Amino acid sequence: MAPDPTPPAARRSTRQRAAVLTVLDSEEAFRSAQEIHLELVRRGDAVGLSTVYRSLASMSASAEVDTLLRDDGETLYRRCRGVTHHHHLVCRGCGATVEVDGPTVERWAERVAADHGYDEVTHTLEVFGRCSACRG
Amino acid sequence: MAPDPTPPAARRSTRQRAAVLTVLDSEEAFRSAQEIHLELVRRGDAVGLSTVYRSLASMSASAEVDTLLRDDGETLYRRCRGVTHHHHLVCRGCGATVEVDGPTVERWAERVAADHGYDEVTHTLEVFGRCSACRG
DNA sequence: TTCTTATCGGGAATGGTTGTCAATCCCGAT
DNA sequence: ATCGGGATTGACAACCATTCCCGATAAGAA
Ligand SMILES: [Zn+2]
Ligand SMILES: [Zn+2]
Ligand SMILES: [Zn+2]
Ligand SMILES: [Zn+2]
Repeated sequence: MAPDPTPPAARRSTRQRAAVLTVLDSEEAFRSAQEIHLELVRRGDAVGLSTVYRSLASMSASAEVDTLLRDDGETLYRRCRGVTHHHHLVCRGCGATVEVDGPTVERWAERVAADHGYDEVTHTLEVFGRCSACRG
Repeated sequence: MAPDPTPPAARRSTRQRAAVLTVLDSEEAFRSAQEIHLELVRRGDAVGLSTVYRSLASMSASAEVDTLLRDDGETLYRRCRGVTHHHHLVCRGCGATVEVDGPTVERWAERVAADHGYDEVTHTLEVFGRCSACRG
């Protein structure tokens, strides 16, 4: 077997990516790319908006961050603690998020898909509400 | 008690709204506003794009049509047969949609929210896959 | 250090969606 | 039948999140 012709696509570690990660780690709620970019500027550790988008996309692809589509279609990002598959209970007011899992739902989705002859199954499940703090 | 000062917000019936409904009724899959607008033009029963958006928004508000957010954030619309709350099994290839319901999930969402002190609970749940036709 | 090239950044481009507002049309009242 | 006012329409501009572009920069191997 010939040696791999393509050298391991070295993923360089940059100040920018680290800065984005730092903001994510200090954030409890789901945030938009624009909000994260603004926070970086506020901290005096500015990163180009394009780079913020690129970083988040890459982290999302490698499952380092979770994404969530808001009603208006804007994408929100969050660095979750749990490493396994889970879902979210999100406050519409402040964005406070609780990680939850529903083992029953996972199986349900698989079975429903199989029953109708669908494969390559994925699913989205999010719960929205108003947290006790926002109820005042 | 004085008579109602605001006359019943009469919802007028127009050719445009009817045309949009006709397209929706002849469509099996979830479609975007742009696709629906294009189909209207193709049928020679053109309706302004703004009006298409307005009609769909109003029908969505009155639960006459279901909406679905695609990964890229574009909103899709479908006129479902079932009148009660349900979810969707959608083919990523052709958009073929099956209406399904998961009574267990409904209760699970409510309980999870309550357990964490959230109220005014809503949830989104969609299953995506590849239908047998698209597997061909 | 030097070289290769992944990465960055800022500005332009994209594209779905909403806002604007004069012209038009529904529909109940006359 | 006709009138009048308010809902509705539609062409176009504005909006805004996201992506594209490409010359400049800097990480990392040699
Ligand atoms: Zn998560
Ligand atoms: Zn809250
Ligand atoms: Zn439906
Ligand atoms: Zn299909």
